[in-house]
Amino acid sequence: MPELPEVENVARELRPALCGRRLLALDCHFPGVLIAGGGVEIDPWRPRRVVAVHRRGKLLLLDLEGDLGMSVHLRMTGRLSLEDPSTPRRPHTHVTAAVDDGRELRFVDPRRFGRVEVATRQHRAGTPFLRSLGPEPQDLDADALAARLAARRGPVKSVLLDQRLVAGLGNIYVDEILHRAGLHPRLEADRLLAPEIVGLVEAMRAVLDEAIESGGSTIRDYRSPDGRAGEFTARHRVFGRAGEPCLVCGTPVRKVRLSGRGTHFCPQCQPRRRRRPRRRTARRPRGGTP
DNA sequence: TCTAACCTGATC
DNA sequence: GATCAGGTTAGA
Repeated sequence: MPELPEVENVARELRPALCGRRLLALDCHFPGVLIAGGGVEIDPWRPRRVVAVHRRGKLLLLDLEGDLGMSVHLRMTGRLSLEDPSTPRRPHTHVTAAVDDGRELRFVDPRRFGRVEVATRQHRAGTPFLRSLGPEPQDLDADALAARLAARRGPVKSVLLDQRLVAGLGNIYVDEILHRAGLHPRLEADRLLAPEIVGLVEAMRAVLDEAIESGGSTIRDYRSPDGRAGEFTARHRVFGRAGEPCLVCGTPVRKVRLSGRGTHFCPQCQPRRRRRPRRRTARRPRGGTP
């Protein structure tokens, strides 16, 4: 659920609330959800000040004093909230941190896919997942995207979901971006035309900017740390709207399964027209250079 | 490159 | 009771 816009909203809300504050205690209530890395000792916990809050892809990163770094991945149902300790903890509250302003930072995750990790910042930076992340969408121009897409096979939808290609996109925003760009999700990533890639970059920026500004999308579980639902859901053009009319042309939105993920698109606005044929000479038996 | 697996809960 | 879900990844 939480994709780049949701995690960005969490970071923006936690930054002023946590920077400069100390985490007085850190407790894990379900084994395995809180992990220590890089030989860092977290039990017993020594109070640490939060130095910075940022985001990389779908990862939320807290820098702590003493060269420590905390990373939180919300995966499907993870949620961070900042609450008064007297408020009863919701079910599936797996990690809690006491903040020195009297509040409590809580990590709730029913499906328990999410993780909170505390490590040295150097160890965190070397984590395979973080290292493998592609560029932030904001840092990607059409040329760079074209180069990355050219090296990949498979439907553009699946390729955009791959965090190594570009970081932070998930199922909601890939569907919304492809609709905005007028591209069918099954188009081969390495056969997009230059103007289509320009449109794709523009759609990516536009959709993500709008989603961030409207607080992200709430399908079911997502809430910002102070409990607000995202309002971008109401502006989805295809995601979650199967059978409903496309907001651009009125054609019913279709939902199909593509590489295991529910995929929404408008068959009219996102035509699956014939692509420029792959030049025969461009085909190499295996891994050849073009 | 695709599927199954990791989990719980909501919905069909 | 079966199916589906916003993510990631190990294994085929």
